[in-house]
Amino acid sequence: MSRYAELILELINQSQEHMTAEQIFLELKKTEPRVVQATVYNNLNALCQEGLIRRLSLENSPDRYDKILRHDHLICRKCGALSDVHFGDLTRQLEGQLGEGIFSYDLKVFYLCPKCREKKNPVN
Amino acid sequence: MSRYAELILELINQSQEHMTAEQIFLELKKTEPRVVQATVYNNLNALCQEGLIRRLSLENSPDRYDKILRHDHLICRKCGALSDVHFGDLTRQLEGQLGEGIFSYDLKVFYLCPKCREKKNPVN
DNA sequence: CTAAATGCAAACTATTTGCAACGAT
DNA sequence: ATCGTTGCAAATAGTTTGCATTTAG
Repeated sequence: MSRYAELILELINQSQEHMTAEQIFLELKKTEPRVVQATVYNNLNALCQEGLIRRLSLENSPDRYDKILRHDHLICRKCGALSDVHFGDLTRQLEGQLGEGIFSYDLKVFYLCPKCREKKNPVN
Repeated sequence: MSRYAELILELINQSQEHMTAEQIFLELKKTEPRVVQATVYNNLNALCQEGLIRRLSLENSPDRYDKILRHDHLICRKCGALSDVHFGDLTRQLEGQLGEGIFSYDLKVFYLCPKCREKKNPVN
C-alpha cells in the first residue's frame, strides 16, 4: 500500500465525518503540502477496489468516503445532513428472498432532521 | 405540468429500464426532434422535486430515473447490472428504531448476477 | 400581454487520464 | 535499472445556468 493510500485510509477511519475527495485532499495537504487532487482521487479509487473503504454516492453532491464497518445512513430531506445509524443487519432477511450470494447492501433512510423539524423555514 | 414533463414522466413510468438523462433525451427526441438535453435535465429535476419520479445515484455512472412505486434495487458487483426487487417494506422496522418521521428509504443490495456467477471471467 | 417553458451555448463541478519526473528497492 | 507512485496539466462526463426566443393561457 502506497504512502498516501495509508494516510488517506487513516484519515477516513479516524474521521467522524463523511468526507469528500476535496476535503480529504485539503486535510492531507496540511501535512503533505505537495499532494494534488488527482493523487487523492486515484488512491481513493484504489482503496475502494481493495474494499478498504466505502464510497457513498449522493444526489447533488460529490461522492463521500466512509469506513467499511457496517452501518446505515440517515439523510435529511431538507438540509441533506448525513449521519450514521445502525439498524440490525438485514443480510439474513435479504438472503431469505434472494438466496446466498449477497455481498453487502447500502441502506439510506430519508427523514427530517431535528433541526429542520423545529424550524418553519428550515435550512434550504 | 409542462408538455415535456408529461412525456418524460410517461416514458419513465412505462419503461422497464432505469434510464439515464441521456437515454431519456434520445428516446424523447424520436417524437420531439427539437428537444435539447438541458430541457430534459430541467424537467427531470422538476419531476424529482415534485416527488413524481425517483433519482437513482450510482457509482461511476450517470444518475438514473425511476418510477416512484416502492421497490428496491439489486446491483451486480461485477458488471453493474441493475434490477428491481421487492423486499418487504422496512418502514415499520426502521421507525421502531428511529421514531416517526421517515419519508422513505433507498435500499441497494449488491450481489453477483447469474451471468457473472457462471463465468470465470465475467463482464468486466 | 404575460408568465412559463424551451433552445442554445457557455459555464461549471467532479473526476479521470496521459505523461514526465521521482523515489525506493 | 526498474517499477510503482506522484505531480501536473489537460481532457472528459455529467449537469447546470443565463439569456433570448417561443409558446400557451
